[in-house]
Amino acid sequence: MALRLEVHDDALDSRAREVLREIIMEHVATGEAISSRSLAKSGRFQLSPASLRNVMADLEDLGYLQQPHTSAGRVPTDRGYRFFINYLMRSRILTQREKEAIDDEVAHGNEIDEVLHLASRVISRLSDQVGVIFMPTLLQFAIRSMDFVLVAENRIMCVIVGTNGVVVNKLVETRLPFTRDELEKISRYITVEFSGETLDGIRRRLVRMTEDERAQHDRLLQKTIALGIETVHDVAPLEHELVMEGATSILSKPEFADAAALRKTFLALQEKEKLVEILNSCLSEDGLQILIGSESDFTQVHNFSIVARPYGSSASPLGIVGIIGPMRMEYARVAPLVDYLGLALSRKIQEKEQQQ
Amino acid sequence: MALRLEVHDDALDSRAREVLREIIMEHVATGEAISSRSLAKSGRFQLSPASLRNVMADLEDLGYLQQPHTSAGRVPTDRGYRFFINYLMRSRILTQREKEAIDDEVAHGNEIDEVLHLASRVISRLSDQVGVIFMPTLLQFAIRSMDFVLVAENRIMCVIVGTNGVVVNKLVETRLPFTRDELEKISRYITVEFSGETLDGIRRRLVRMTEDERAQHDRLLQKTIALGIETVHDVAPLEHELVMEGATSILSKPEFADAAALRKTFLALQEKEKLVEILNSCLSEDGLQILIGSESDFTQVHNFSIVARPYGSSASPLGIVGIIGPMRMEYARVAPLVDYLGLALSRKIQEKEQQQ
DNA sequence: GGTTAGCACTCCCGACGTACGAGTGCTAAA
DNA sequence: TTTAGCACTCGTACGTCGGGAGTGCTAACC
Repeated sequence: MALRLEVHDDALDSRAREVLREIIMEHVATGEAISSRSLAKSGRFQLSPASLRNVMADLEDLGYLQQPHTSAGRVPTDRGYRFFINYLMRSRILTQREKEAIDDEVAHGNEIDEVLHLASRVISRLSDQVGVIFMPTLLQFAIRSMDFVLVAENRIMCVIVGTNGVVVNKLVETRLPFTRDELEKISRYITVEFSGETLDGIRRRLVRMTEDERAQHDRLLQKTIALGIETVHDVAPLEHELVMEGATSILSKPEFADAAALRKTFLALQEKEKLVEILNSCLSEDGLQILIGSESDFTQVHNFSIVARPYGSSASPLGIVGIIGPMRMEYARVAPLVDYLGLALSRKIQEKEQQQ
Repeated sequence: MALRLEVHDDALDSRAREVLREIIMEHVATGEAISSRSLAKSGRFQLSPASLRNVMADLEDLGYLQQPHTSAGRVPTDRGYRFFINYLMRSRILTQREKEAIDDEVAHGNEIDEVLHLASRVISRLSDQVGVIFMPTLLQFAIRSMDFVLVAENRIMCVIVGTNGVVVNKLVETRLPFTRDELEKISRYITVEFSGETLDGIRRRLVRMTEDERAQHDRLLQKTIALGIETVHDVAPLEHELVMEGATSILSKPEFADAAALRKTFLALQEKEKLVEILNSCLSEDGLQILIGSESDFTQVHNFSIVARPYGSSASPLGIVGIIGPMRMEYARVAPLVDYLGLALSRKIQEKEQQQ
């Protein structure tokens, strides 16, 4: 689990807080190190550069700022951003356009798969970061129906519908040949018999049924069990899906101006296991979560932040939606975007559940 | 259509040809400009640097070589590569390992979709370039069956199987509600009635049937027609699929050492329409095709080559498989890889057709 | 006539020194 | 407590310079 840097509200007087906020906002906007002089010129403080330097030196002692090198303004640290987010940030209110863009995109998709892709794309576009959507294993969720369609004698397309509206298709190669008639009967039987159970539960019951007395004599039941087990076995590996869009958006960010940084970044984004692990850990808490730089041990290069939020019902979250970007990002703008998208997705999914 | 640079065999004596070959092979191996001196030192010619310079100057006059600047060695031009590929290249014979890697990967997949992804990945890995696989519209191919599965009252999962083994799933939102029974009947009817026709043909016949006298009275037939039309309408936009893997492999290539080149490249790879257009044009000819640099007008930056080949039966190719990489690549190694993968895919697909 | 040694010429590239600007920390005065 | 002044540190841009790599050309050589 990511370790949140502990920062305390009380160590700073209100002037220092304002200075920190101003530095962070300015740095986020420009990407440059902020000097005492430029702060003074901003006019937001009635202080000379020298006084501001004193404040800044204090902030540096507390670990909220740092200097890239001796004579180059100051830049926020992880701790600095953390403090900013916890105590100083004023989230921007979304514009009507942004809300509409998200709503439209979410409303547009049919299959859950499509919705997730669209959502990932829209959040990437609006935030200008890499959009990530994560959907964990289907194994834990109850199914509503399970249908089998003949593709060839021993190749069966299986369509599983979860109670949460997720639809999964999987082509299964079977040892035994099946006919269209058989498949229809099997589909009905399995759907009636197992509706409401989880895949895992189904598998266990099927295995138990192998020993059932009836199964010894009923040929169709035998085939049903065989097909059921093969299917669940095949579907189970589709444990999770990670949708990532807009990786090219980081190309234009100044922190990745040199080729080495770009290279590292792309390779890091490639490492999906790590990312899955981190996102998974976000599932346990609800509400918006912001992981800053080294807080999540994503990549060797620690300058990444993740803004994420679970979606689905709060009782049983379905997955995670969020963005990944450089530590220097407009949290005040990105956070409400991610939050709103999460809400929209949750709503969409609840609609689906009720529809059925 | 890409314009192949015309190059002639007869303009060069055998010594010049050997020099050109050596320069290209050396340049491909090292990425550096080749000087007369290093050529002489290679020992492959019993000539002094001065003599080699004369030959190289001739090759430059003919447009096969060029100098990046006055006092750097020489580098092949598009024409140079073209000549090399047409007349000088000796394709490497694949190792057993490479063949096995390809065969394994292709044998491994079930659904055509999965196979294409695996194929794209394996060719990317083996060639260390960006793997591309293109599958054109389904509209032109005959279907074998069309089944409908109930997801919710008015959300139907449609499973279409093509005679070529392609399986397409599409969730359709219908205006009318359907029951499981109805869908079974409709599936049977449509499969029996329309098997062997193309989607486009089916659509036209369905539209004509709307006016059919029987359709006025038979309620189920009405619903069948409505569902059929909605489905075909929804599936048609899935015109083609472009699978691309291994974009990160270009990260390590020296020609993309600077950030600007990387940026351009990624953005170029993003432009899928262009790529689809180019690949589409490859469909008309069969056998391996190599497009060098400016021959295909892919991207503003002309230093890309495409090595591609249709797959499927030669009478009716199903799609294109290939790789994209910098102009400087080991054609002698990549070409047979792509060719072999194309063969393997074609074989796999023919197997599937016969299986059914 | 082809081949080669020699030489002048061009150009790239890295090293070096310098000047400059930006920013800081500290001290002392207001 | 604030601020002006000043010395100090770095990073960067720039210009110069020499070395190295490679070429083209010419003239001599086989």
